[in-house]
Amino acid sequence: MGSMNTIIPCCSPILDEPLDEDQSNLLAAWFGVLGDPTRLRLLSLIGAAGEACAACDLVEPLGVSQPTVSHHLQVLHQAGLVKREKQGRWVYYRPVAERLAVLAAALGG
Amino acid sequence: MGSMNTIIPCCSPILDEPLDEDQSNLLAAWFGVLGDPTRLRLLSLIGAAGEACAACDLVEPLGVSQPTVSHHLQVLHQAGLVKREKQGRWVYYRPVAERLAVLAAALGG
DNA sequence: AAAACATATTGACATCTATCTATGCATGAG
DNA sequence: CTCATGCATAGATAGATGTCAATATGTTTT
Repeated sequence: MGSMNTIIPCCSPILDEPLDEDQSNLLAAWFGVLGDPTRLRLLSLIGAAGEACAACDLVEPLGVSQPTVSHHLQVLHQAGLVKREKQGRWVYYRPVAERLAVLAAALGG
Repeated sequence: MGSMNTIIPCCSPILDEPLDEDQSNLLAAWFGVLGDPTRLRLLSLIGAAGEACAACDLVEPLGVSQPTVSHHLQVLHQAGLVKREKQGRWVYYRPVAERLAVLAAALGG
């Protein structure tokens, strides 16, 4: 997901004009990341908390294994939907609201 | 996808408060539908045209087979993202902007 | 009735994905 | 230094998904 780390508006609203192939690939990749319940809950937990550390705050409420949480956080991070900051033994995650705003804009929001 | 046909706001913005399991399942199903490039282009073509018929307008520009288009239109329809209207031999599709608005709202847009 | 056409369905197949267990790699505590 | 701990990686596996060719269904036209 190479260039997903610079926050730029991607596309005009989906319903306004036809997406070209690149745009649809990019958008679909982002929406695909949101297309998993566990990932959505994860993102939502991080967002509501403002900041969350992986095992401390996220493993137990989701009821999935630690590697699974780690994997989903990776996916969210590579999509630019969360920021990570390593502090000693822990890794803290924060939401990237601008990225969600780009997607909301593509949906006409 | 049972109750996806009544347009109601689903959830408060993802980042505002933790999603429960039902909400995350519902939202993930919708985002999952958007998580495919072909489907996004399809939706975008329908939206830009205002109205489109399946084979007439949608098969050729996508470069995929007719059954594939038919399948994706089915998925979009079941998710409540497009409306269909059969007119004789053709089936016309229209976007359902309200559904997209619900998703945009969930993203904080 | 027959042929042509738009769309849907079926069945098959390759690929992707979510998940787990087991293990590795750091980092902080004693 | 050694041990416990937080997190990541590797490998395996079951299930979902996108796609196509072939075929069926239904509708209009001739």
